[in-house]
Amino acid sequence: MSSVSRKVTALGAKKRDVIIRAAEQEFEKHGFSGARMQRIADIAGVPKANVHYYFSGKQALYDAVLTKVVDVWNQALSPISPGADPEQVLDQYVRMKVEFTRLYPEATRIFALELLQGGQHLSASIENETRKWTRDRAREIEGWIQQGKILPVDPYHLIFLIWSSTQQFAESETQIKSIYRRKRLSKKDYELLADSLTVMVKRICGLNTER
Amino acid sequence: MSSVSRKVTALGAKKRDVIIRAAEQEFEKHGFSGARMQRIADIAGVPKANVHYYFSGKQALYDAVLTKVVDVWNQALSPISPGADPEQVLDQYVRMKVEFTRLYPEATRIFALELLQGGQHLSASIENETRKWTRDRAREIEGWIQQGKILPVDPYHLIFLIWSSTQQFAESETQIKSIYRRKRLSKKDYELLADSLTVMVKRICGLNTER
DNA sequence: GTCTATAAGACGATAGAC
DNA sequence: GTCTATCGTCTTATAGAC
Repeated sequence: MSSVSRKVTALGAKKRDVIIRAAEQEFEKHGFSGARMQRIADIAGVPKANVHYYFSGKQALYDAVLTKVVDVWNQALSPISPGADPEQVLDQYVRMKVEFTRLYPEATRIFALELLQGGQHLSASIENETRKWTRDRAREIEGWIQQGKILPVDPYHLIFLIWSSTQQFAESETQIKSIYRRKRLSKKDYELLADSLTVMVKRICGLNTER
Repeated sequence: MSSVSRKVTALGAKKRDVIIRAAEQEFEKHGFSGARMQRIADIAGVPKANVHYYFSGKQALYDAVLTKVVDVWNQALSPISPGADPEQVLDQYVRMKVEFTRLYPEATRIFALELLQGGQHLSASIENETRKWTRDRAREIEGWIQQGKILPVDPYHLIFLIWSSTQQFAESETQIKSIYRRKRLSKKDYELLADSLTVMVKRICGLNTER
């Protein structure tokens, strides 16, 4: 490959990314059917035909967005260290999950939107990965229970509770801002949520180290 | 009003309801923009022009669906008895909320879909009701804490946790069925979830009556 | 690679006969 | 009240000049 074609490819990749970021905003607000290629082009600052040059169509663009969302998610998830004691693992996981929803609210909402509508666009491999990850976590929790390290609890229900409660600020952001009578949620709000959720999860597991 | 016009009105109301039920299915699967008037008419088993006879347009139909969803929700919510002790109130609320998502998964998902996209179609009155209801619950919880009836916990974070965890089976039904490798979730699954969540919420509040 | 101009079709809505 | 046929608009996608 010549240096020229590499340069062109790099520029192309950069433009692709600009378009994907624009598409994220559009799909998040309007869903797949409601999203408009023209608006995505406007947000990205390119002519509409240009979007079709980089992506074969609306569906291909949406697939690219979902793929990126899952990639970001897997990257953020990987540092979780298995084998550590329950308190550390749960604490780390809850805080990481809350931080993820703060940093990537669009990704969180696009994924939630997709699940809510039945996950028709999710690939089988993503589905299998999720199932495997969940099974492994459930077994780890089951192990803790049998070793008497935490109180008995249905592992899956605990995982579901942690998932949903940590995502709430992203999924219902508008409602929560309305309840708090706020224009936006601050980093401090997310930190307080992470603190609260950590305490609550520890109490559920009987890991209460508080006075 | 003549008996004839009353009969006609009753028939009209029945047909309106058939159309609304069809619209619920369609809006749930595809969101507002993705929903098709033709598909709604097909599901309802009436010609498309008939839908426009009963509802002035797509937006009016969606409004009718949202209004019905909120009505059903308010009806289910009303029996909650204030003044009772924390354990009773929390137990009753968690179980009622899980049962609601089991009986009305479409309503739960339409509302979640609406919130996820910023609640653009929700009326100000619904928003105000929600804020008032949440504030009242938060004060009740605050009271329990000050009376030493439950452990200290951020009332709003506790409410959000209960909301999200009880809705999970409806919001991520596809994902959860995939994890469980099931075709459908049974009544028993929901009962087990309600039992688990009740225990977990009690532990959070230090109301643990287990051995 | 970029962009304008337009084709091809889908969609919400309605006119008007019954 | 019901239904068919159709209008006008909006949207994706592409052809073809630069």
